Amino acid sequence: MNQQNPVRVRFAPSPTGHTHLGSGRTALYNYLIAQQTGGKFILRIEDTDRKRYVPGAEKELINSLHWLGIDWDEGPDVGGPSGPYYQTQRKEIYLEYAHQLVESGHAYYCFCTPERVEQVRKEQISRKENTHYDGLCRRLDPSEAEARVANGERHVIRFKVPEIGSVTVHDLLRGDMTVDASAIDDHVIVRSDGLALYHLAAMVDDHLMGITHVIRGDDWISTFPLHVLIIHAFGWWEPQWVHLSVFLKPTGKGKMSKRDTSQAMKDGYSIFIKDLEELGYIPEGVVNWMALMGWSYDDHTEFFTMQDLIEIFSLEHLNPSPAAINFTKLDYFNGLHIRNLSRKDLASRLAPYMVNGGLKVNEDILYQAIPIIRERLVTLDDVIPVAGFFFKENVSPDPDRLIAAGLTSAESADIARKVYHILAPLPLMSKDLAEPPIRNFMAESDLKAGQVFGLLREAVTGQKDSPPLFESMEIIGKDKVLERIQFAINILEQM
RNA sequence: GCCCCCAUUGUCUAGUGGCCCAGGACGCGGCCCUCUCAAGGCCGAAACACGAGUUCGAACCUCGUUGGGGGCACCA
Repeated sequence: MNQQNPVRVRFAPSPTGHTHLGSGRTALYNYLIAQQTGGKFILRIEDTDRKRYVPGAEKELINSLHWLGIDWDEGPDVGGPSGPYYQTQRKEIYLEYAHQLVESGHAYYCFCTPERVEQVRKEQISRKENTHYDGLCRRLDPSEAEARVANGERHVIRFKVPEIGSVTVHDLLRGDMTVDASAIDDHVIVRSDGLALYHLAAMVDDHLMGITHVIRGDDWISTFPLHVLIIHAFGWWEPQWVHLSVFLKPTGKGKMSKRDTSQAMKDGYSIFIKDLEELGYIPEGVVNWMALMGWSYDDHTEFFTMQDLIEIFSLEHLNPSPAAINFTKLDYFNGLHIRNLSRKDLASRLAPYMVNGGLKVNEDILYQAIPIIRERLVTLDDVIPVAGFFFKENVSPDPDRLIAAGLTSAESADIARKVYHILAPLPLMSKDLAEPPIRNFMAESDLKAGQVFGLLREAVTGQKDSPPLFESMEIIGKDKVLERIQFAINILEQM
């Protein structure tokens, strides 16, 4: 069942590092459900942690999302009715709501120093108890606390979790979860510098921004009950909650570590969206692949465009268990989508990779070559090894591979000369004109296809493997083909 | 240590008590096609973590065990 009513959803990353697969997928699902229901997708920057702030991270995030084809209706760069969309610019709002909680008895000022809190924690650990704030300031007389605040004493604001009872939260994927209130800490919601923490800020923002569905990472599941308690303390309606599972390393054993990340890079893969583009992946392939990690449609359909996904995506088919990243499947989807691109589109996407690879782009040749190189490309930068010979002035064949199987260099030179004389008189180097006489020659001389074609391929492309020979020669053109064969003859004769 | 989440082939998954001695996909092996390499087609090996229950009947429900993951911050 797809969502019927327009949703208001949000993607709320913190600019603390590179944008990775997990974030991309969370953003994607939010975007899909918004598009599908005709709702709104909001981008909100959760930059309340200045210590971990990474300059440039936000820019990268926006680029990565756009590259994937994900756009938002409201956000820092596009504005919108419920801005600002940076949490650091909403400091006063959070403070106001925090004071509201203090007044209603749902929060309290705490004057404990970080050192004391740490000390309490150490003692609890040594006694093998749960670590939690011991509630010293919770028992303070409110008017006394107010006086100390008025006096300028350094303080934080803590949320007052009920002492008894339990809280039941509901996640769309996992159903009800019930937690003892005693297991929830009196979490700090406003720092001593006056800036709110995520737990307060996100709940306030989601409420103010009219968020109907919170689709976020599974790492929030442990503080989920706290969040619900905060919402209840305000007397607000809860949104629908969906906690997406995390991605595991390719073996399925554990999360991606720094080491796994650099190992992936060595293998030509990456968990960072920005790298994927450099590595020659196309957004269509990445999106298709990403969507299918943790979500499925039915028993037999796997090829999806963004438009397909908007139509068929549904929260109900999300999988709560963590998924291992399968890069070889990304290769598969990327190839699939490359083959799905139009000739012109593919050509224009290939060009920049050719330039990067040091090739001079000839648009005409590139366009002609597309049909025979298309199914040989897994990533866009494969164009260099697969089709580089089309664009080079001359190639450097491997002398050893020039020698036809089972023959001597002199015999091979002889074959090359004969082929040259067959091709030279041709009005043009087309497959239809060139192939039949070469095949005749092979039959008459009792040579195998592998022998002649292998030699020719090496001579003309300088490669062991290549797209179909005659089609390739047709694109290279008669002059260049003959030139390259002559060059090969020279090599063979000197051996 | 405590709390929470998760558990079908190597991996992504279908499966919501009989349709399942488990279906699809990637990867892997083989064959076909073929001038090489791909792409494509066909075939194959490969899984319900374990143990108790409930039931006429369990991959599916319950409990326990084990394994994996996340959290226990004035991080998000």
